[in-house]
Amino acid sequence: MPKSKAPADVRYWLFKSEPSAFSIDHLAKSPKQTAPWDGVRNYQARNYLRDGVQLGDLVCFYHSSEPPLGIFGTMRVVRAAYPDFTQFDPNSKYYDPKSPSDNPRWMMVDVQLIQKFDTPVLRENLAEHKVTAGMLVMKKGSRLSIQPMTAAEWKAVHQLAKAKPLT
DNA sequence: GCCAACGTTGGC
DNA sequence: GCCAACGTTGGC
Repeated sequence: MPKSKAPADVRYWLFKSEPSAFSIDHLAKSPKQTAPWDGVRNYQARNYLRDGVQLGDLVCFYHSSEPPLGIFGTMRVVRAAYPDFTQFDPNSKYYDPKSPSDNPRWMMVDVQLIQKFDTPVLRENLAEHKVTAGMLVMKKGSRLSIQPMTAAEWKAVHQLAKAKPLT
């Protein structure tokens, strides 16, 4: 039996973050290169976190809003969905006073860095490649911060990054 | 900085 | 339940 999950069982995601708020370097400097993915405040993204994202799933780290835009590396889900504690913290910018403490509205997962790409896959690179050009993140007006992606897209991203898909 | 695309809110 | 108004996201 292989130690790692069979590829067919692994799901692939793309998580977006504005690097000024949380970048791949923030993750790399975190203890055990692991951090909670907090601050998701969109119901569809929340539903993906709660119902879709599983322990061991593989994730592309996408930097949004501030150039250079693109996928800067990969990470793994090391803890499945649990309540996002920032929703109950009045000092957090993610504080949500309407979220019931006995039925938390917002969830998060923990992620661990797998690799930071030596060659980041910039948005323009994604646009040039047949497979990655069709990714959800490339769609105009796509705001979803937690997005599913396919195994083919995962593979293509690694080709563009000239990196091996480590797991 | 602009603005199109979205998502949410709230009056009705 | 509809939909206009508003606020936010995010590429350019």
